[in-house]
Amino acid sequence: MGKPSDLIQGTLDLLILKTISVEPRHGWAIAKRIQQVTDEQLQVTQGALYPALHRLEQQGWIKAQWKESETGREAKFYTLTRAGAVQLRKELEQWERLSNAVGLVIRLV
Amino acid sequence: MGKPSDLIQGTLDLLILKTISVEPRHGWAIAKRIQQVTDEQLQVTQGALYPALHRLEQQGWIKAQWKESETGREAKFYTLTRAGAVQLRKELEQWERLSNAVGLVIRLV
DNA sequence: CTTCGATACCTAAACAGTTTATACATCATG
DNA sequence: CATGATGTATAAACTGTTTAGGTATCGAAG
Repeated sequence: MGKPSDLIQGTLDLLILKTISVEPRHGWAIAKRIQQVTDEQLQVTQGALYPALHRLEQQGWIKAQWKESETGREAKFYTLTRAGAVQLRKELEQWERLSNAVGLVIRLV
Repeated sequence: MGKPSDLIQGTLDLLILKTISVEPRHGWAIAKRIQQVTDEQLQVTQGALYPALHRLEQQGWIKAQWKESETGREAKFYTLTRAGAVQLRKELEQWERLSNAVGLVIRLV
């Protein structure tokens, strides 16, 4: 029945960039953090997460590094690059612009 | 270069339903209205518009009827059905929920 | 009288980003 | 020694968009 629709298409990059802008995190932790902050309202599935991380890395917006995680295991920690910070600003601005526009339609039609 | 990204993926159905909930409109007018209300920030291309209208009609959320437009030509006017009104409420709620969740990530990470 | 821009409909191929399903490995707990 | 949590990853299918075409009518301009 219906689709829970866990994400708004195209916002995942923004969510990831923003999440690691605070401090480097590994993929699993990024997903957990997003779910936690949104009180489980956004679900980041692995099938969306990892391709997104690779995409962002290829664009040069994030950088990976294997390190020991909180639990003592090896995990890939991602850091925001300088270009990534620029991109984050762009995506934030774009999100504000477009989501406000949707709000306009909802309110004034 | 780059993508202006005229729409947030998945919001078009909501935008259409909301737009015709005020009064029946034809496809062309729906697109124009959305662009006008958002000060051209949302662009509804025809390649997205018409498939969306047909999708919504198939779902039984909107109903088409040929009538004379403001310019004196025949145009397909779409009306919201009762099921469409229910769907609109659902989509509005979902949008609020998910866009707020994105806001949470942006603000608190 | 013909061309051009606006109005109005439509579709199809390509593309992007999901979902869903699957796989694998380690570690802690029962 | 099985199960659940942690952690990474990929592939097929699906959805919805962009991009690029196509048709037709009308009014205005040249």
